[in-house]
Amino acid sequence: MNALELKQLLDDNNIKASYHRLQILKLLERSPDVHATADDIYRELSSEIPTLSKATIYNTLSIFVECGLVNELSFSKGESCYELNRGLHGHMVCEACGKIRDVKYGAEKIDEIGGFKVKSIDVTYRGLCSNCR
Amino acid sequence: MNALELKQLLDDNNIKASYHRLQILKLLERSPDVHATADDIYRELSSEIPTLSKATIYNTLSIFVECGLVNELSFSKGESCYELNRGLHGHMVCEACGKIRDVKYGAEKIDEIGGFKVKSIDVTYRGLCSNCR
DNA sequence: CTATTTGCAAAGTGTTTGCAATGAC
DNA sequence: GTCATTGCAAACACTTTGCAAATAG
Repeated sequence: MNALELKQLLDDNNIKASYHRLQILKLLERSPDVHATADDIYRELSSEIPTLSKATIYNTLSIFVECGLVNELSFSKGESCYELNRGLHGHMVCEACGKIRDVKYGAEKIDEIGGFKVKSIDVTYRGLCSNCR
Repeated sequence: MNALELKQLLDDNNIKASYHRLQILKLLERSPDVHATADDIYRELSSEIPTLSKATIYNTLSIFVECGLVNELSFSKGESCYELNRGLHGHMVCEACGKIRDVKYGAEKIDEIGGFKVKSIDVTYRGLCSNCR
């Protein structure tokens, strides 16, 4: 996605497209397998934007999450990961190296479970990746 | 489960059965739908054990998690929940009231996904419970 | 007596908040 | 000039750590 398309994506979600927001979005959009923490984003972008502050990153991410553009994932108690919302899929988390990969998820659409209205489903597989096992 | 059975459970896992540990285990065992935070445990038990410290709770929980007796769940970025390990099941988390309920999980045994060795599966449904919808 | 468990307080880590400075239009 | 965005530092919440006191066997 080029810069104009990224801007369009923000416009479509009624988010004013500032430089910082575009850079953060671009980073998350770069590959389907980006699952970045706030600190990852900070370290990656602060070479280019030396004045970048963590507060801005958290603020931006919560705006993106709020409108459904980005998913927030809590795999471990410490910190959250963020990924561009690309529809229903699961995650494999390697317990050894921490690497996270997307997994296609056999799309059983579930709307309701005994009166509970299902809005989203997270499936997480924990184990060992092919490198670590 | 009575006190003796709870002690046996700790013995079986080579954990010395101190009073504090038994009380924490008892609380988690009380009902299948206990998903307690460290703070929940602290508030519930400190009336009975006024000197109880959070450090002891965290220490005890990590011993239980370590040996597989208890599962640690990170639904939200803030804090973890703990539940007695009762085998494969999913969770429904109500986005309005925060209530967590167990969900039977159609037991597709998955051992491996493209080279990734699967050791555990977490399935979380987020949405609205019957009270809140 | 020895080894383990516990409690306290301090430190650590990730996140949020308040507010002034900056920047866009 | 007005309004939204940003950066800083302080505040926060949850968890972990170090160490001495208490306890168990």
